This record gives sequence, C-alpha cells and structure tokens, in this order.
Amino acid sequence: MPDVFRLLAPPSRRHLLEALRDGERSVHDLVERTRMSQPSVSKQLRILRESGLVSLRSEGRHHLYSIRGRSLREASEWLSYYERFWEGGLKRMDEALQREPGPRARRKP
Amino acid sequence: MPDVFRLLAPPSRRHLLEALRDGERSVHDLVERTRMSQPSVSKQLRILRESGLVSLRSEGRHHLYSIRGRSLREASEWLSYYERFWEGGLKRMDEALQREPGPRARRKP
DNA sequence: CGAGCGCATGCATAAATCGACATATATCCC
DNA sequence: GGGATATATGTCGATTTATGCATGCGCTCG
Repeated sequence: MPDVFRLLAPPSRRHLLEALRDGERSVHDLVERTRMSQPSVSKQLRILRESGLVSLRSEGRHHLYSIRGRSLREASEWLSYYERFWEGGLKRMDEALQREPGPRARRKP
Repeated sequence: MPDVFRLLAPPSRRHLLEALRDGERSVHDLVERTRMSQPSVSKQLRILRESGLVSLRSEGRHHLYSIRGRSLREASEWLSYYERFWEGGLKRMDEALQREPGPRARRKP
C-alpha cells in the first residue's frame, strides 16, 4: 500500500506517466518529451519503478520503461467510491448509498 | 488546476474524505471517526474546502462538511487513461497500443 | 580498445508540509 | 451574562522531498 496518490502528487511524475501512455519509451525519449533534466527523469523513474507503477526492460544500453497498471488501479478504485458525488447531481445519492459500489469504468472527457 | 493528486496524497485528508462517504458530517464527528486531533481536522478541512473537494454548511455552531465531486472527477478522468493497462491483463494491451505508434528514433531539434 | 553515448547515483540545498500545542472566535444553554 | 461546547487559526519544529549539479558506470561502435 505504498500511497499511490503520494506518488502521483508531483506533476513531474505525472508527466512521465503521460509520456508513457502510448507505450514503451527510453529515458532519452522521456527527457525530450517532458523537458526535464535527465537526472531528474532517471530519479523519478526509479521511484515509479520501485513502487510498481512502471516496469523496466533493458535492451543493450537503452532502458525502456512502460506503464504497469496494478498500482494505478488502486487509486482508481478508491476514487470510484466518489463517482456518485458527480454523477447526476445530488438527488439520487441516497439510493446510491444503499449498494456497495465497486470499481466502475469511467468515461473520458 | 490545484493538483488534486497532491491534495489526496496525505492519508489524513483521504481519511476525512472516507469518513464523508456516507454523507454530511460535523467536525466533531470527523474527529471521532478519524482519531485525528480537532485542529488537524479543521486545518485539513479548510484545505479541502478551498480546493473545492468538500463544501461547508453552517448550522448554528455546527459546521457540516460534505463531499463535492467536481475535483475528484478530474483525478478519476486522468486515471481513466490508464485503464487499458490493467483491464483484462496484458493481452489486450497490444490492441490498445495499435492506434498510437510505439517509440521511434527521434532527432534533436 | 578507446571515445562517446545513455543512464544512474551521490550530495547538497531549498521548499513544502504535517502534526502538536496553545489560543482565539462563535454559538448555545441555563 | 457566563460557562460550556464547537470550530478555527497561529506558531513552531521536524520531517519529507524535489530538483540542480557533478560524477560514475556500462555498453557500443568505429
């Protein structure tokens, strides 16, 4: 239970995860995409990796990082308990409180 | 804008939001439920309120707080981009990755 | 096999907070 | 009014944490 929300708090780490949305990326790629310094990228990637949010695959001297959904899922599930607070206003809330809500698919903006 | 993830990072604030899941609560209630000190509760509630995560309704000397979903929704939407990384294991991932091409050699500007 | 590239790490600094404690403000009840 | 209850705020100390800069290390290719 290594607080996923704490890991996602700094924008720099979220930027890295955003840059990884469409697949594996090398550190060099991530530096260009995020405009962070290379040491910063490496350092944050290490934290993300040790927390299980990304995985690393080495190919020669290239380190390829990719997203690992498991931990992010925990955060998503935590938030799913609050969906009823933005879905359809307040009136149907009592009803929604009856059931035990599980993780649900969310819609994109 | 006001980094929702940063707001959710400290467990104390998440505990408060959890205690508010089933409706309006007074500060005193929240102190009992979370076993935090009263000043801490008030302070964190202020932060949550100024960030739009909870709303306040005063009734006499009682301050009743309740959840306001709007900002939480932002976080949930951000996470929704990563659903494909945990939905149905790894096999469906390749599919999701098809639309966006993988990492390729990049040139410096 | 040596130079250059890709990546990681160590250290120091600075900033952001979280919680504890004491205290201030406001409302209610007798 | 006065005391008790409910909540808010101010201050301080301690801890965590995020870069910036310099450097170390492994791999690859000419």
